[in-house]
Amino acid sequence: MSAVLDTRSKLMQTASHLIWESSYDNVGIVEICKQAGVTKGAFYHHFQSKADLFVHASLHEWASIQADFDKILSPRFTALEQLQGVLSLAISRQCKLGEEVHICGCPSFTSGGQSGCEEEQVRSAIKKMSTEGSAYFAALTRNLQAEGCLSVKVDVQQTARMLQHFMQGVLEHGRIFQDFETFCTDLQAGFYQILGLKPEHRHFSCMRSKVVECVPERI
Amino acid sequence: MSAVLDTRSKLMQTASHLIWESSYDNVGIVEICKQAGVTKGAFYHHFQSKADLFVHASLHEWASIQADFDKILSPRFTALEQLQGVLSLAISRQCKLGEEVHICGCPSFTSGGQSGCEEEQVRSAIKKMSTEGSAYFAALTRNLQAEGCLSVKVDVQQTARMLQHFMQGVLEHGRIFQDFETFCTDLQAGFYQILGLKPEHRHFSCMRSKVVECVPERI
DNA sequence: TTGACAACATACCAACCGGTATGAACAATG
DNA sequence: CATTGTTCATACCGGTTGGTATGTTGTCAA
Repeated sequence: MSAVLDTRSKLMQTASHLIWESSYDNVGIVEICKQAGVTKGAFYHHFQSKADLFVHASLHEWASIQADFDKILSPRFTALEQLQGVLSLAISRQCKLGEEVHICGCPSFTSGGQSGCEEEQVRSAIKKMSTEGSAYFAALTRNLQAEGCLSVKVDVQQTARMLQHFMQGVLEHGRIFQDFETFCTDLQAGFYQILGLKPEHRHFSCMRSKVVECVPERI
Repeated sequence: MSAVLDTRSKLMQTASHLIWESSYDNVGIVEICKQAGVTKGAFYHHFQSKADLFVHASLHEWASIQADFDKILSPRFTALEQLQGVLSLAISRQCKLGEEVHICGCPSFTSGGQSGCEEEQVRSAIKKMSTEGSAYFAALTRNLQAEGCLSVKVDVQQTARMLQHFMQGVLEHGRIFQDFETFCTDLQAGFYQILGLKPEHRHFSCMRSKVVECVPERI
C-alpha cells in the first residue's frame, strides 16, 4: 500500500474513531494528527478542512457499513436470517475496548446531531447516509413481508423509517447509559414490535445467528 | 418578580433556547449573555460555569415538561386520551418560528449527545431526566394495558424504554430533515406499533385531541 | 452616615483551535 | 544534473472562548 493512501486512510480512520467516541467539536485537528502519527502539514495536504475530513471519514465508514448490509441482505439468506443479521450488525459495530463493550452510537447520526452539521456539506452527507440506510431497512421489511413473517400488511417506507429512528434512539441511549444487555434486548424487541413480526418468529436468540459470521468483527 | 430571579431565569431560558436550536459548543457564553441582555459579570455571579448553566437550564426545562406530563397523565383522562396527549406534547414542544415549525429534538438528549456531556454533572443530569421520563412512558403503558387497549400483555418497563428510544430517534431525525408531516405521522405510527395498540384504537386523528388544550403552547 | 453585601459592569487574559506560509526531503522526469 | 511536483514538517497567526480580577452601583441594616 502506498504511503499516500496510508496517510489518508489513517487520518480518516483516526478521525472516525476519535469523533465517534467523543464529538466533532471536542476533538481537535492536532489531536487527530497526533493519534494518526502525522503532522498538520500532512493533514492539510490531504484535506481542505476539518469538515472535509469529517465528511470523507463518515462516508468511508458508511461505505464499510453498506458492504456489511449488502452481505446480510443477500438473497441467500431468509428474511428472518436477514433480520437477525441486521441486529447483529448494529451490535457488532460498537466499539470493543478489550472485554468491555463501548456503545458509541450511530457513526453518522451521532456526530451529525452535533454541531458539525452547520456546514452544508456535512448536512448533505448525513442526509445521504440516512436515505441510503433507510433503503436497507425497507428492503428488509419488504423481504419479511414477502415471506409472510409479518402479522399485518405494512407501509414499507414508513416502517423502514421507524426502524431507523428506533435504532438511532437505542444507540443514542446506549451511548449515555452504556448498558450493553439492555441495549441488545431493547433493540431486538423494538424491531420485532415495530415490524409486527409474527409471534412464532420471535425466538429470542442471543444475537448469534449464522449470519453474524459474514459480518466482520470490528477491531 | 425580583430582578435577581429575572436575570437568572432569563439566562436559563436563553441558554435553553440557543443551545437547543444549535449546540452546546456552538453557543458561547457571550452570545447567551447578549441575547439575555446581561453581561458576563452577571452571568458568573449567578452560575459557576457554562456547564453549570446548562445543567440548571436543562433541569428547568425538564421541570416544565414534567408539569405538562403530569397534566396529561391525570386520571381524569382515559388512557387513549393520555396517549394522544403525550404525542401532542412532543409535537407542541418543538419551536415555532412564525408559521414555520422548527424541529429541535429532545431538549435533554439532543444536547446531551453533544460534547457537553463530558462533565460528570451534565451526564448525571441527563440520566436523571431520562430515568424520570421513562417513568412517564411506563405509566402511560400501564394505563393503556389496564384499560385493555393493548393487543398483548407487554413488559411495561421495556415498552417504556422503547417508546423513549423511538421518540428520541424521531426527534433527532426531524432535527436534521425538518419534515414536520413525516415527523408527526411517524411518531404516532411508531407509538401505536411499539405499544401494540389494538387496531380499533388506531384512528389517525391529526393530533388534535382535547387533551392538547391542557398543554400550554410554546412561544 | 457608614459599613457590608448583593448584583452587576468592564477590562483583561491565557489557552486553544482552525488554518496558512514556508520550506525541506524525495522521487520522477527530461 | 536540473527541474518540477508530491508529500510532508515546522513555525506562526488571528480569532474566539471560557474564565477571572477588579471596580461600581444600589440597597439595607445598624
